[in-house]
Amino acid sequence: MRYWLMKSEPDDVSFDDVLAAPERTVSWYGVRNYQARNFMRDAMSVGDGVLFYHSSCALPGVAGIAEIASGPYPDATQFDPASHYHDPKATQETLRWISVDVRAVAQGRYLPLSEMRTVAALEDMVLLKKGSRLSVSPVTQAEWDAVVALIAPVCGKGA
DNA sequence: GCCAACGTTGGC
DNA sequence: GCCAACGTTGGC
Repeated sequence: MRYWLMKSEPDDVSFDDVLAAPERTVSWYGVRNYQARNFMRDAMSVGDGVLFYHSSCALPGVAGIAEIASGPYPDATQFDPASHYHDPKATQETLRWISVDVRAVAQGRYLPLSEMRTVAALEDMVLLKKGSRLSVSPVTQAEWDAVVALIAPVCGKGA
């Protein structure tokens, strides 16, 4: 059991979108960074906790608690010439990119990035490191506990 | 829109 | 394998 932070642009897929999806589950597509991919492919397990983070928006921050709901499988957008995420170098035999399913578990108050920066227990988070751009990053148990305490999720597990 | 930081590409 | 150029990320 591990914990992760995963970034999504809410204009693309917001936490509310995941809550509204069938089974509260979406496919996490479009990761095009090898380090992030390797976390998804090699280190994630079904049931791992996910901090669902909104990036590239007016108020970036943690929007909810989710969990990993599948093992890795090929990201179909890499083969789709019409997709923004098309990768001409990916073939069925030598695929580069993978997806996992992510299921929404609980929602508390919105925790803005600006507030996270003021919390001592979070000061070593990968997310907060200068220049960090990883869209999928590991979260420690202590960081997870601190975030869950701050947002006080109201339903499901997540704690 | 700006810009710092980072990752990837490709010539050599 | 080096490294300059380029593209992308993402907060502000």
